[in-house]
Amino acid sequence: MTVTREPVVAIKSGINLKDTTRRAKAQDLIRGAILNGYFSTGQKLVERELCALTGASRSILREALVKLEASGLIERQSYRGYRVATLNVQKVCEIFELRATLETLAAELFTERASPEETTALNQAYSNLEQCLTAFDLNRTRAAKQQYYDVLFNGCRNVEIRRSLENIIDRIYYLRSRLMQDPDRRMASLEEMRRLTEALIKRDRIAARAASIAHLEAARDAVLLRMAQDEIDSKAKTTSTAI
Amino acid sequence: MTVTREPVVAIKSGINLKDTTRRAKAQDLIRGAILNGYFSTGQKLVERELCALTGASRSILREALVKLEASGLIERQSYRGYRVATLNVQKVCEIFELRATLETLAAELFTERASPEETTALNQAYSNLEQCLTAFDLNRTRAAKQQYYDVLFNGCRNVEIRRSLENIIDRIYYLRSRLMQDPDRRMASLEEMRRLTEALIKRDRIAARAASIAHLEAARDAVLLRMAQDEIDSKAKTTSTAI
DNA sequence: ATTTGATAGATTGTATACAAAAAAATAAGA
DNA sequence: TCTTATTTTTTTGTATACAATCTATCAAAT
Repeated sequence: MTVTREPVVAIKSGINLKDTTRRAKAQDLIRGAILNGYFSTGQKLVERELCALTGASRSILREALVKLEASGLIERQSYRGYRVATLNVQKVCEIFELRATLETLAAELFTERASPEETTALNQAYSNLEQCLTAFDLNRTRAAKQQYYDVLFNGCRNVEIRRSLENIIDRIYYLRSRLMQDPDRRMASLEEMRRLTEALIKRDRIAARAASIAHLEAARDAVLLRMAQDEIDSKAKTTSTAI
Repeated sequence: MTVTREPVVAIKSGINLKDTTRRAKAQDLIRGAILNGYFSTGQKLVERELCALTGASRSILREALVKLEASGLIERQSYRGYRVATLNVQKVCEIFELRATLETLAAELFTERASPEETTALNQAYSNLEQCLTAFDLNRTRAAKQQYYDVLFNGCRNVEIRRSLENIIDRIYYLRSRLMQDPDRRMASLEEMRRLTEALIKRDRIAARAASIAHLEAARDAVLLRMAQDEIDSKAKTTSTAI
């Protein structure tokens, strides 16, 4: 009679460390399923199916969906349920405009507020990232990048900036994971981050600002290029303009 | 004789469907109760009591709470429920730092992207705001301010900026409602916004940036001053350092 | 053939019941 | 009286049942 509910989709993305409730787990599972492409963009998310997938009951699941909606990863319509948010060129530009502003602000503040320990930690985080990237270890790269940004956002002494970014960060990850497939872009990205790190450690606000903006504009352009290519590739069969 | 039914199609495919669910109402009620001081900062929010207050069931209520948590107005601890978030000096500074960045970005973009109609709409919105303020009509003032910012954020052609601000806007309102009690601050604020509006209409990006930053720094300082006064006033009885 | 309307099925919105954890109250011991 | 262990109550976390709304299907009418 007792039926054990076990998640079908096994995807880990460690952000919720303290919250061990099923809601947090369901949220992470759905989030991961979207990010790694198990759900395609624009796809309808039926609650009952998500229940089966995550092992959670509907009440729990719905709370998780509300949270995901707040991060913009999914969109809701009254009595019509949720869909995975779609990303067109316009939206990508907007997201990068916002991201560039927030990350650049964080970088500038870091040069003025970070402790000496934090600058060395940043340097170590960069070295680690460099190793992961040159070793082609994409899984560890993701963790390393996370760690780098952790140091950065702690050093800027403003929790709200990170909070704000967290509400778009899922969509950024989504874009980034597709980008990191490209070796050329990986190496270019690394070089950009090297310049940023250098400026941050030297506490050169102007240079840090410039490096941050340059990095994010390059990333944006790479995403847009990739989107254009994807569209050309898929044009033979479908006419979808959004990823 | 084909009959055009384009309007119907346009309405049906439109995205803007007003959310009239009980969840949205409960969310608004609780939000309002916090903003107007019915719940004090740091106060524990017991779900059953909120159910009685809003008339919603617990499942609905909890979904509303998840949404409010995303905006930072309330905070959650596992198995310990929600509390109204507290605001100390540090937090206020962080919020204003973020708000200044986002609003200033919006203002700068407005000067480059807004349509002629939008600049005139902004002018009208300002005039309206001026009337409300000089007439001491605080309720209408709030709506007028909302309208002003609606025009601004539409004109900057970046939905994500507004989305991001919405996640801290409740706490901004909370601060603002306390500030607007002070007639001096009201008038100073109006003058700052006049300068901003002027710069926006002239599409002077530099001036708009300066006006936006000046406005927000003044607002921040007024909040901090008010907090310091409140603390002195309440020091006779308690030793709380947060509002 | 297209449109209209009604019906049935599926899906979301809502309410309630049960389980697990935390907080409060009580009892026992020094 | 104070501290601590135990129990009781309260509160949150979770599961499920019911109601309102939407969607798909199909028959009838123009």
